[in-house]
Amino acid sequence: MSDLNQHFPLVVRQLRKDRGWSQEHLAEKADLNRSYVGEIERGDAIPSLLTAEKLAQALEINLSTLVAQCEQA
Amino acid sequence: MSDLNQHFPLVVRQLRKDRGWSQEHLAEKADLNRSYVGEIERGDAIPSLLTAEKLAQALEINLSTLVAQCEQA
DNA sequence: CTGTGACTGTCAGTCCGTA
DNA sequence: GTACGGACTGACAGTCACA
Repeated sequence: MSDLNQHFPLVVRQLRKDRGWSQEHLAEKADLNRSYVGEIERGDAIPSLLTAEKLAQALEINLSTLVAQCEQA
Repeated sequence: MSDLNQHFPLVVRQLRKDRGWSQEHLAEKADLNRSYVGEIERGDAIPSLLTAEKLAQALEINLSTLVAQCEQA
């Protein structure tokens, strides 16, 4: 079982870095708190499906694409 | 887009029905509470990413596949 | 008698404001 | 970028009602 929860933080951080964004910029685009984005990227917090979708939208990809990247990581 | 949360309950219920399972049987396979599965299918509860993955595993599909179905619904 | 909806109360964890 | 404290909610156990 590819542990999605382990990969999710890493993939989010990776995609954010690819775009050259700060946590703050991502947080603003996702309509989330900037400290919470930090917790997610560190794996300290597991987001709800709603929050995960906000992050995907902010990263300008489908949530299914984001999840798929976690699965094949 | 924004209505993944609207489709998610319906897709889960659909897939469960396709397999001819009761909420209780799905709950057992997903290691979740029966009444909570009911709440999710009614849209009364929004699952976390972890819970969504448990449901996907119980339904014997990838979470990315499950999410993709919600997006194209 | 099985499957589901609905409503409590409880607790861990998410989420945010502030530093 | 992280750390901390409080508010909010995901998740569960238990129960009753309805088909």
